[in-house]
Amino acid sequence: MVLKAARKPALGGQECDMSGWDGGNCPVRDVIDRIAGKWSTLLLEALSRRPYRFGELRRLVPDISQRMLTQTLRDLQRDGYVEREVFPTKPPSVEYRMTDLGRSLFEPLSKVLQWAEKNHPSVKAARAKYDESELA
Amino acid sequence: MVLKAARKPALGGQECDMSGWDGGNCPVRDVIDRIAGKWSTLLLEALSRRPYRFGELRRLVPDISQRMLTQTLRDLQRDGYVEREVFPTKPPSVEYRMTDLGRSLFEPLSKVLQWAEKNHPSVKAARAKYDESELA
DNA sequence: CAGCATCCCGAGGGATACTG
DNA sequence: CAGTATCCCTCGGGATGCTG
Repeated sequence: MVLKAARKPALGGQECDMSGWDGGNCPVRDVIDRIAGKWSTLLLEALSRRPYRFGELRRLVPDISQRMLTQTLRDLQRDGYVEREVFPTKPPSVEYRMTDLGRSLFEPLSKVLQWAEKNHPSVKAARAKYDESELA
Repeated sequence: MVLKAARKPALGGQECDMSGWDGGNCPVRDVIDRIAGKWSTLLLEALSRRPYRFGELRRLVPDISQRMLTQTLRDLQRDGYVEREVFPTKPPSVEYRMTDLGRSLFEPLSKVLQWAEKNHPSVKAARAKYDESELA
């Protein structure tokens, strides 16, 4: 199997300093790199509201492939942010719910997302200004 | 030139819903994707302390290549988080300093980094538990 | 010193088809 | 319904060498 491999750092990743944040092997990026994935924040945001089933999440985030949905959910589960519960119905249904750890992460994380939403215009303006002055 | 292209979304990226966060083209990920780069947070953290020169940043983050240092700084500058000032000395020196926008971003962002540092043990524990139960 | 240019690789991730 | 299994390709990013 290939998909199963809930991505581990592959190798390396020993460095990182964070200039006084901590003393070794950068725990910060070890955590950040996971939630920095393309879909992680979207799913965390959704699951912060209420539990969802697999298919519901697909419909909520229409642009995600089921491959990435499965993989991202497994990664989030592996890091302890999300719990998976299987209901032995026929056909089976699976529910994903956020854990306490997930909530405690999402609290500061949501602040960043709100910042992004609010300040998007400023960022776009900065980009436009930069690009303009660059094509001189 | 190839490096110059301060990365624009390439194309696509039209989707995103954020389930009620906003109405289109996902401004959230447009912002997040940038600061989710491998080195962005490290550099923002450094520059949140004080301005630095290029070489100083290299020494602060020894594992970054100058290619990535240049590119990440340009991206951060383009999005308005960082200012670049060139001193016409010989040889030239360049100083990077965080802008007000950068600081306002780093405020919530630093909370997430602190969370990551603090809760790294919990995450590692969750991973160990998951991996153990998986190789059954 | 502070970059730019080139070559190159691997992981992240998309599309599609199949299954219990 | 909730996944697995493959194929495939883009692009983030490392290594190296050259310049004003």
